[in-house]
Amino acid sequence: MTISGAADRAYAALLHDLDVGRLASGSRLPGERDLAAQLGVSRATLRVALGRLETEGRVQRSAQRGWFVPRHVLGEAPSTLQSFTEMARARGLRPTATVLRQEVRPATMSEAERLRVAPASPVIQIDRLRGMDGTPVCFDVVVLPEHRAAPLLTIDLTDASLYEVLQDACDITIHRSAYTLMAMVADAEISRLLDMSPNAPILVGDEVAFTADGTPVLLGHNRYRGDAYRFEADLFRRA
Amino acid sequence: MTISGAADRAYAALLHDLDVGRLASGSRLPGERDLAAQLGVSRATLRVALGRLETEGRVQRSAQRGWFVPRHVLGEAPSTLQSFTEMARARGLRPTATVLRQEVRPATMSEAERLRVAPASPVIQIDRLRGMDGTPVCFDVVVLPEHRAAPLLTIDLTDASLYEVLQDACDITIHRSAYTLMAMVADAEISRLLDMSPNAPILVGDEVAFTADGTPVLLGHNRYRGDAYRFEADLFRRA
DNA sequence: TCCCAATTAGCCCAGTTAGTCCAGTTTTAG
DNA sequence: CTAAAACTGGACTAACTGGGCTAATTGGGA
Repeated sequence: MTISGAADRAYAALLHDLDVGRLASGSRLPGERDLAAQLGVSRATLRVALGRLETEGRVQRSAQRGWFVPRHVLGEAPSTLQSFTEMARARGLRPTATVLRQEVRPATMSEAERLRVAPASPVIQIDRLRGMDGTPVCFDVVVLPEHRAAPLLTIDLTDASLYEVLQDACDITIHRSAYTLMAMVADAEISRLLDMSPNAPILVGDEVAFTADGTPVLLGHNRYRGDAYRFEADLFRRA
Repeated sequence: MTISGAADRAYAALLHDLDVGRLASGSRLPGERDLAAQLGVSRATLRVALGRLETEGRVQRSAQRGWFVPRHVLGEAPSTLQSFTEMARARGLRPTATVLRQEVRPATMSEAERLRVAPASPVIQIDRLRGMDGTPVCFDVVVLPEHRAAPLLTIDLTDASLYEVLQDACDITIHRSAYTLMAMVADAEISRLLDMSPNAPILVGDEVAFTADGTPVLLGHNRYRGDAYRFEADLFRRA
C-alpha cells in the first residue's frame, strides 16, 4: 500500500480519529464537503477512503443524510475517558462526594483564557471531597462559566456525578478532555482533607474539558491520594 | 559537484526559489510538466532534481497530486500515544537512554499471562535510564516475548527509540497501549538512579502495548521523577 | 573514432481534483 | 402547521497529476 496516496492518508486519518474516539460512536460525521476540506483532499478521494471504512464496518452511509459511526454494543473497547463516578461503579464501589464549596466568583485571567470567556466574567467554582465507600480519595475543584452552567448552583451535588448532572441539567456533553497528570507531595491542607500522612505522594490531575464542537466548558483540578487511586487510559498511536 | 549538468541547474534554481520564499511554505509546486518547461529542462531531469530536494526534506511528493513545500509548524496537539523519545523531540530536547540491562530470562506467571505466552517462556528484559538533555528523568523497564523481539538483543539501544527499533528491526508496530499511572515515593535505588532526594514523589506508569490485531507484545514499567515529568493526553468520552 | 552516461521527448496509466446536477432529507422561517 | 431554504450524499464529467516506462538524442572523454 502506498503511503503517499491521498486516499490512503485520508483513510488513515479517519481510522485514527475513530480509534481514539474523536469521532464518537453513534455520531454523524461532518458532511463530505467539510470533511474533505478538513483532510485537505478532494471529495471524490474522501469517498474512496470512506468506502473502504464502510466495507470494514467502521462507518455507515445513509443516503442524503450523512455518514455515521456505528454504535458497537458488544466488544466495547475500554473507555478512554471515565469519570470518577463511573470508575468507582465499574469497580463495584459506591462513589461519594461532599460539597465543600459551591459559589460564583469572577474568573481569573488564566481561567478566562482557558475557558475562552471574558476576563473577570462570572464562573462557578465547586470544591468537592470525593471518595469510594466513604474513604476520601480525591479533592476535586471544578470551574465552569456561569452562563452555561447556572443550574449547577441550585442542584445538590452530594454523591452525584458532575458529568451526568452537566448533561441532564445543563445540556452540556463532555466529549474530549485534555488531561495532565503529575506526582507531587501533599501539603498540610490536602493531607488533612484526604486523611493521609503529610508528605505522602499525591496524583495531581489537571483537566480542560470540551464539548463536541470544541468549546471549553470545564476546568478541573484533582488531587488524588497516591495510595488509593490509579489513572487508567487506552492510548492509540498515530499511524 | 559540477554545476554544469542540467539536473544540477534545475536543483540549484529550485533551491534558490525555496530559500528566497518564492515557493511559499505549504504551497503546491507547479506540475512537473510546467515546471520542467519553466526551468528549460526535461521532465525526467526535473524529477532527478526534485528527488534530491525530497531526500533533503525541502519538498514533499504526493502521488497524483503534486509536489509540496513542507510547512514546518508543530502546533499539533500530542493527543495520543507518544513515546518518550517523540515527546522529547517535540519539545526540542535531546532524548538520551543508557542501557543498564539487556537479557533473556524466563517469564514470570504474571508476565506470561499479560503477554499471552506460555509460562516460563523466554522473554527479553531491558532496563534503561532515560533522560532529556542528559538529565535523568525516567527509569524504564520493558519486557517482550523473545520469539517476537529477538533482534533487540543484538541492537545497541543507547539513545534509541524503542518504538522505532521495534518497528524497523522486528516489524512490530505498536497500535494501542493500556496505560496505568500512579503516584508513589521513590525507594533508595530509584532515588539514586534518578538523582533525586529519597522519599520524593515519582510517577509510576505501567503499560501493556498491543499491535493492531490486539496481540500484547510489550510490558512497560516506567518510573518518572515527579518534578521532571508530566503525563499529557487527550481523552475522549464514549457515548 | 567509439562508447557511455546524461538528457530528452514521448507515451500510457491510475489516482486526484474541481466542478456540475440531481433527488432526497433536515432545518428554518413564517 | 406548512412551505421554502439549506444541506446531504449519489453520480458523473473533464482536466490534470505524478509514476513508470521506452526509444531517440546529445555531448564529452578514452
